[in-house]
Amino acid sequence: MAHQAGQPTRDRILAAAIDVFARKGYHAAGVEDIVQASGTSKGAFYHYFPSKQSIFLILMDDLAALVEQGVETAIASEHGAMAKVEGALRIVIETAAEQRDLAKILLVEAVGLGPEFEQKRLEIHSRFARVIQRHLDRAAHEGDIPSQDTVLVSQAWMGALNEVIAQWLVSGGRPLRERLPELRALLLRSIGAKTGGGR
Amino acid sequence: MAHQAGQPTRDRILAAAIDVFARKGYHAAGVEDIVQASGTSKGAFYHYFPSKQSIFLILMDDLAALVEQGVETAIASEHGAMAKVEGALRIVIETAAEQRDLAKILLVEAVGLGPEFEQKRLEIHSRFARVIQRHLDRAAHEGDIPSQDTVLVSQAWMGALNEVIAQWLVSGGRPLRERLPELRALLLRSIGAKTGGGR
DNA sequence: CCTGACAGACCGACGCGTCGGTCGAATCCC
DNA sequence: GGGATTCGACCGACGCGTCGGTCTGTCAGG
Repeated sequence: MAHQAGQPTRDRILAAAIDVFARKGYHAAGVEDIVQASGTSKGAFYHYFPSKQSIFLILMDDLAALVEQGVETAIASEHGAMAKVEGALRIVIETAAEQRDLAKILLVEAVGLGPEFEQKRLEIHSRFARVIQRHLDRAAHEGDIPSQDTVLVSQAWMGALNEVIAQWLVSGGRPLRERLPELRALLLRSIGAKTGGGR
Repeated sequence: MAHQAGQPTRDRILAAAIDVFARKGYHAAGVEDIVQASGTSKGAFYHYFPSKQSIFLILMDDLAALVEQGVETAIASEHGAMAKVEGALRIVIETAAEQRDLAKILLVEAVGLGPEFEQKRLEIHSRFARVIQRHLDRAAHEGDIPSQDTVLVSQAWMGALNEVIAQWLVSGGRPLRERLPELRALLLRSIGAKTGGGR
């Protein structure tokens, strides 16, 4: 048998890497761990990826793109800048809740790994921040919120989201979704949006 | 000569460790680096500290205590819950700006290092969060802000602060202090405080 | 002379990456 | 058609650098 579960080897390695990195973190995870988890071999690993570092970078890109895509499609079906902002918020929370591994890697394990990784992390962060920023600017233009430093706002929002999600990842606690309404209210208040009575 | 610069060896090692960890991060920093930077030896290092891990943990504790103490004294001289909150905010920002190494270690390098470190990090985070929370609760009780989930708020605030500071640490940009007013406005708005015209 | 602070050579484990090898499938030659 | 040959995906034992930690030695001071 060439492949198990019909998945090509490369994908199996990638999937295993997500699991292992999420569980043990970048440094504690050995290539050997990934190899074992994927049921392949060291040879296969280095056949598809030039290094441990590169597979992690690829993973960060892929996972970020996945979330980004989810956000974009969710946003597309909403009308009005503020509605789009709220939609994006919802998707981010939901995605994090459903795919903890993904969130763990992007928000926790990818931090403080040195310049190469930090660069990628900042790149991803600013991609997201720019989406938020764009719609905030639009909302300001439409008069839904006062005009303000949207760069700072998107940074602060990313940080707040990050922390709440990370805390939930580590300590567990109530389902993340239940915190959405209050978190949303908090964030919207922070930009001076008239909280539209909820629902 | 027993000591250089009059500082006892243990302190020299500690100081060097701060510098090295801040520059290279936990994993990239070798014990050898710290030894060299401190002008001491491996023997001295292991004479005072049982392991690399332990010195990092000690550092986290010390640095956190330093900030905490600064916050507490600053808070003591303010009257009224909201004033105390604003004071704490100011001190945190100023301390981060003045001691980048400290901030880098606490906010960036200490993330994702495994369970032992994560535990310490959470402990520190919740120490700070509890200070914020306590005064927010008091402010709510005094009627300055509506009552709300202050646990969530303090988490979100920590995250927002963290991100803004971390971003500044890495990418530089305008002095951190200049961002205080807007950041403060943002955070206060988020809890529904009437922004009291500042200063 | 003894203790404890310190020096620095050394050790051993660990983990990334390599490299010669296997094996099945596709292609070629008769 | 079928044996020979090529090719690339894949295997896994090993090499070798790195790095935390140890251990013996030295020396100053009491």
